[in-house]
Amino acid sequence: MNGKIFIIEDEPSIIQLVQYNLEKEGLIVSSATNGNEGLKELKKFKPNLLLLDWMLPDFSGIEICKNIRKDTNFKNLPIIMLTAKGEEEDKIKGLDSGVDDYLTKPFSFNELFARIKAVLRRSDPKLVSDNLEFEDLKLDRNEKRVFRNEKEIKLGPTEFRLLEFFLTNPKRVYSRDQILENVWPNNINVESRTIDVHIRRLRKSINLKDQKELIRTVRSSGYSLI
Amino acid sequence: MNGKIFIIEDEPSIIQLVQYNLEKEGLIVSSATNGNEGLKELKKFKPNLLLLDWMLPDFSGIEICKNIRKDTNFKNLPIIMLTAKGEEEDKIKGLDSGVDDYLTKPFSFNELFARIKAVLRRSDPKLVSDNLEFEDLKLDRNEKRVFRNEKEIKLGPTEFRLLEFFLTNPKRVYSRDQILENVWPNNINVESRTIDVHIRRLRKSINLKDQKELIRTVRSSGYSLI
DNA sequence: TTAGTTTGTAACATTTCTGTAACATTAACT
DNA sequence: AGTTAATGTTACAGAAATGTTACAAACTAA
Repeated sequence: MNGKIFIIEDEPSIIQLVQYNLEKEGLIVSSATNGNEGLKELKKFKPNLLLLDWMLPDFSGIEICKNIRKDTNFKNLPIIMLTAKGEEEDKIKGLDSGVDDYLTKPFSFNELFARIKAVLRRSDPKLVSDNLEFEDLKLDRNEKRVFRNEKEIKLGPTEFRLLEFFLTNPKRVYSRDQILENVWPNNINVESRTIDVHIRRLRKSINLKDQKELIRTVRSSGYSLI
Repeated sequence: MNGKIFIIEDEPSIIQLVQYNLEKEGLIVSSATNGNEGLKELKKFKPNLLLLDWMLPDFSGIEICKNIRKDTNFKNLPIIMLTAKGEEEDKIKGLDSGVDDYLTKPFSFNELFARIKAVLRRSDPKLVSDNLEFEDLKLDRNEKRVFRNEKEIKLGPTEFRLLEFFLTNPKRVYSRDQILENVWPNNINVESRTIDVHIRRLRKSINLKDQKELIRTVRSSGYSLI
């Protein structure tokens, strides 16, 4: 998982627990314990998602929510509202005010994480890194497997990383320099032509007989998925 | 999971989160927010395990701990101490005072749950009934036995822990570092190649003649069950 | 203690991967 | 068409990762 998450919540222990667990998942987390501070920090931090407590010392979550939506920069910022038990009837109001999802306290981290993933997947699919998919290609990062049309394809380590890299942003054209930086271990120097050879190998592996070519060559620019 | 768990902790939100998650796992949970109340309730509730905060409003966890040990009924009550960050040096004292394990805040619920299971497994194995299965493999944690196709397989201690670890998340690829961290006792340093040898031993043990290979090697990444 | 396990490591064997060079082909441009 | 630069393709030697075996030290149970 990638991305930045901002939390506005007045209970420090909740922040602590959530932050700890989210960071373990590779996310960047920042927080505030009241609405005023929160709105200020938000602009600096530029998160990909906001966790917002319903009841704050200064403002209610719904007020903050409306406030945020006024700012064009955050018009589409996904928000998950945290509500305490017994505020059930307010849920609808919450959703009306432009919240993407809500969660009732107490919640387990797994529940929260699942919601975050779901919301982020909608708003910014790149960030959710579980499995990568494109057309009939599927790449499972946990199991380190690749499938084309449900059929498993065996790839060498570099081929795997290469495909993984392309899949984070399919269709986008990457220069050889960019590929080098992102796919090869740091500070390793290889000839630029080496990439061509690996592309060739990857092509050979993923293009089973008479299937559509998946890697496009953009002459003098680089390669991309297509 | 069965059994009763008592929590003495002054932070209500922590109690709430822990209690919620433990109950989801089938445990019976009760709690107190200070030492006095806690000691009283304890006697009525008769838990199988106690979660004890290090810093309480009235007593320190260590005082409570000593107090409990005086009572013959609770002489052997397993205790897991919850300490805040930066109280590292106190850990030893904590263990001396008859605590079975400790956990530093903030912690993830999964960490806590793993500790609870580990401690309960020692003190009262009946309560922990989690056996692991995958394909035709069965691993009995209580009796420390492993079966393939109903036929028992004898494993050495490290082989057992290794297999146990893989079974918690079969199919997932684990790096040698992850394996090291999770299978070897803390702070023990062994060569990374040592893992390969243990994998080999495990393979030899669980792959009875001409049975399907169960451990997959993922070059440059690690191993997984398959 | 003693005999039998278990463990970590080193050493060697085997497999798989990687980078490069050399040559072939294609695309772009005049 | 001819020229040039970029990319495709192939083969191969060395590198790197993993498999395998043996052994001495540490540990256990009797």
